[in-house]
Amino acid sequence: MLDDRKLAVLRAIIEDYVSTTEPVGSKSLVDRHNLDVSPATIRNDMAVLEEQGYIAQPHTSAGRIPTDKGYRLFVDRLSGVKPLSGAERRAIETFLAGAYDLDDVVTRTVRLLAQLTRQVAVVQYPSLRTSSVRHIELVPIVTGRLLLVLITDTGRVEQRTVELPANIDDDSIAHLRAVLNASLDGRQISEAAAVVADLPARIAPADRPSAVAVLSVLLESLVERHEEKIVFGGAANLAARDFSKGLRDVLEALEEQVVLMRLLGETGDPAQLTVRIGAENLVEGLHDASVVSAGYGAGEQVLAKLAVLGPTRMDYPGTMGAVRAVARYVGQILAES
Amino acid sequence: MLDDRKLAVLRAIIEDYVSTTEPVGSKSLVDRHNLDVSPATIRNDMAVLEEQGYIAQPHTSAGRIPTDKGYRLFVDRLSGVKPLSGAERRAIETFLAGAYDLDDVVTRTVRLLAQLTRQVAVVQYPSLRTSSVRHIELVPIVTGRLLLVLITDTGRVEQRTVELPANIDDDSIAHLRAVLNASLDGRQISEAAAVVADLPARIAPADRPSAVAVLSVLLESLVERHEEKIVFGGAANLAARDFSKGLRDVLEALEEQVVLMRLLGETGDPAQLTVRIGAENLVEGLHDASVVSAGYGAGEQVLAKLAVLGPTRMDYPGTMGAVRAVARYVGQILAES
DNA sequence: ATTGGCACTCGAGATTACCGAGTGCCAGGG
DNA sequence: CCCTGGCACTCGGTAATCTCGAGTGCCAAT
Repeated sequence: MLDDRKLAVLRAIIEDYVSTTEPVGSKSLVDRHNLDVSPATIRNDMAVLEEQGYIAQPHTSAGRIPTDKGYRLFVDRLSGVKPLSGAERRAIETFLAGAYDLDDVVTRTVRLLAQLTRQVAVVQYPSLRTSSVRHIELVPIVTGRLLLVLITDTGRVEQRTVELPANIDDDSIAHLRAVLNASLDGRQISEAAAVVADLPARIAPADRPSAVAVLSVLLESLVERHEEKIVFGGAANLAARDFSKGLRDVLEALEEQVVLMRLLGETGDPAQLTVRIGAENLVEGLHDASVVSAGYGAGEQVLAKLAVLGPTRMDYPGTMGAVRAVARYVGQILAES
Repeated sequence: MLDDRKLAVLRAIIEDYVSTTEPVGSKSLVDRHNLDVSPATIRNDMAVLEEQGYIAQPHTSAGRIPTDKGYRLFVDRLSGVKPLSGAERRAIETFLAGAYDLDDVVTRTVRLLAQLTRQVAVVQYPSLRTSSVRHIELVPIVTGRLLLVLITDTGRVEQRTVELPANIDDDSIAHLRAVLNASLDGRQISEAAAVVADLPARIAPADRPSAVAVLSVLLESLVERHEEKIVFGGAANLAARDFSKGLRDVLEALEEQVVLMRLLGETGDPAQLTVRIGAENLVEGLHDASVVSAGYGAGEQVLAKLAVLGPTRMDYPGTMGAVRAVARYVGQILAES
């Protein structure tokens, strides 16, 4: 159906269009790439490619631009992942190695990705599910309110205030703390719910409501809210490469946590480098955008995802290379710390 | 020098220009505001205002637009702070009251301000200086690395990993923890440095380097880095009201922490509502922008600043009202929690 | 299947013309 | 002395028109 030359033509069109932003015609194609045929031949090929929906003409007498379908074919079959240069890899390493804490790692990752790809970067905070509990601290703040602090073996600290349904004296708090630590210390957070189910029974009846409150915060709020935390950066890059009119919409979308969640959620196998092109993105207002995403984590486990968002006309091989490399390095950093 | 009517004319010009974005001429001024004089008279007034530098003509045969100096006069003498509507106040209150923790408070504040003013909001994390130490926790993570957790009386939790220069056994860690807590519990963080100066002397010589490492992280890194943390939101609002060409620059500036620091740092008396107009902003690339900022904190103390950034052509009274109101409410929330 | 030739299309950019809001200035009137 | 109506002038923005050339599709020839 599509012989080698037609595929080569498609690739050439995409490469030229990505680098020039302008519809590409048969003549210039022949010049720039050394296809050993005449423009007329290319025109015939183009006609076929257009008929099959891989490219399109903005206007009757203009060159061709790739369609979403064309990019899809390109990504799936015509291009690989472009490895980063040594200099880039070293830059990533040193930049990420200097991070102080988790917040800092995430912040730096966002910047790094944005800078590397000159596009918008999106990074989700790593899940706590697979961490283990190292220590739980309960600190009374004012009457009826406790501060719950969870320290994990990966050196992460999460805190939340708990509104208590009933007053509870310091001794009871100490008891609750002791029981919590005894039960949970060393356990994976993902198994915490099961382990802790019978815990209220081991607490004095009067304090049970408070214990339940603490537990619910610990289980739901703490672990889950964390995964919802997603940051982005590189918005300035949007302004440069003009998202024609959509800029406003894109920025708005990016500022909605929910949208970011969906954006990362939609991607398929998290262990894999995933590319969603144009309308494949179900998020409203991002139909002109492509998203290259990957999971990252310490070791094998995927703890969260990160992505780069740009116009459908983006340098896919390069972006994919950057995303993959950054995901790996972040994983390393997390595994070490 | 400038009689009442000329001031009224300036005010009218600013109001019209802010709402229409178009140079305003003598005729339309007379129509829209019921000045009981003829356009010719207004023209004379305008000529004077222009000579004095309060307004300018983009082109010879166009209306007038306010200059930075004009806005300055307007803010200083012609306008007050517009109080928010009851509905707005209630919205602020309920929105902020739902916050889970400090991160959440800050995030919500940014959104709130951005939404309220339809501009870009900038919020600095509150300083820890005036908080007191409630508890210090040291958690070994891997050999040679400790996690330092600081819990304050305001229910804030800060953590950081510490690289240890020498190995240290668990007993020594426990000792160090005990000494730290004994010395610092209940003390203000700002006085921590003094209190803790002689502390290494009370530690076994072999462990002193480690103790020093922990202390330096506690004092410098922990407290100070926190103040550097500044977030912004509402970038989408930039795209709507077009910052003519500067959009790119503005976005770039906003993504630089350093720039944000300067932006907030420049403002004068932190307890006061401050307005910096156009070129008064020393930050490169923000010469077309105005910044309305205020300090906020729990009770009297100013813990940090927040600001709104928009085009010089902004609704000053409204923006100032929003900034003041939000600063107050955030202060309340922080005082309560 | 490929190629050179050719007539045709049509958007982008330049050129021109026009319109009207806005100005400055001046002479007359309260 | 300040205000006003009148008047000639300016000039940016919009619309209308023109030109140019890259690009196309088709066809006959190789």
